[in-house]
Amino acid sequence: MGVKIGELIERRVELKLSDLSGRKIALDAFNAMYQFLAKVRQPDGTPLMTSRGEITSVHSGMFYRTANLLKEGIIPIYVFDGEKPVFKSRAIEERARAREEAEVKWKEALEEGDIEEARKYAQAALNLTEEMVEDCKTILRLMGLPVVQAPSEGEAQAAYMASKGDVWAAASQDYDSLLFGAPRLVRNLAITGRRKLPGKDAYVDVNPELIELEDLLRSNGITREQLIMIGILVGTDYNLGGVKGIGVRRALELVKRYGPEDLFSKVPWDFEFDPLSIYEFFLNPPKSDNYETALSKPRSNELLKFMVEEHEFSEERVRKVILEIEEAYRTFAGGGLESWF
DNA sequence: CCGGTATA
DNA sequence: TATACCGGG
Repeated sequence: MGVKIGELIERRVELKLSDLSGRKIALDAFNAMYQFLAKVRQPDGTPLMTSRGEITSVHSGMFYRTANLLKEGIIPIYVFDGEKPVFKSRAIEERARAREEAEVKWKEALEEGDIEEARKYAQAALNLTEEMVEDCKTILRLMGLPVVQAPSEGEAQAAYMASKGDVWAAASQDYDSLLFGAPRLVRNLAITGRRKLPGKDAYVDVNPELIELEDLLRSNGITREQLIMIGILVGTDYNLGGVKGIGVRRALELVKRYGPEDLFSKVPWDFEFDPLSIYEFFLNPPKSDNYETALSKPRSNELLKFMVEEHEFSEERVRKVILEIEEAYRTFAGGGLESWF
């Protein structure tokens, strides 16, 4: 979901994947995994599964996309969520309830034979399991990539790594990393440039885009502190829906007139957690300096075994992708691209 | 989502 | 060469 500040962004620099070649990018791993779980499905919403009924949509997305990024010379550094912040509990409960409802409606739509409806609810019923998360970490390690464990929110950790310059940018579909202080955010970091419009039977071209924090702040005449306040007014993962009756327009005026204490005391607040503590969290979230961004080597045989024997991927396809991964390591790791190491 | 093949 | 369509697990 994420913070709803999209309207504030005037400049979105369209990128080609090759523009990112040779760069390290910190990816919000949970964001990516949820996307795979939602999108890697049959038309009626049934996910990819092994013969034992274990969902493999996430494995498929993680494996093929990551290989593609490597092929482009991009070094993906996946950052995994750690402990959930206490004030996320309400949002987590609400989403769990929404998922259960969606699951029921999915089954109903399937029985009625309404494929479009079924898919819609199937995508809302997704449930990322601990096992899927661990499997993704395994796939990445076997590809020779580092796995970064955030103490709390992955986006916060990714933003921190970008602000230190250990990676060039943070990548996510959500805008939260900007509030967490990422100087650069890359959205739509994927290969396929076409995306189905929800509901309609139409497609649009979607390319990777770059959003620069400095740009966003300057064009709106605000500081990061004020951006965080706007986020809290219009709604974040910690206060879904935001303050009633306040959209980005009014929020922008308000933050230019009041500091955080004044602002939050004037505004009707019906969430259980104090807005100031949410503000402090965005400003200075838990983060770790104890992480690795260096590549090791792909462990091709183990990777092949893991994908084919444990998750029933086609041996022919996996072998082909692994050859491409090895070639990427040879090409870029030896080819004078500093940032690979 | 991604890969591969059909189609033109 | 570009786009449509389908199967993957």
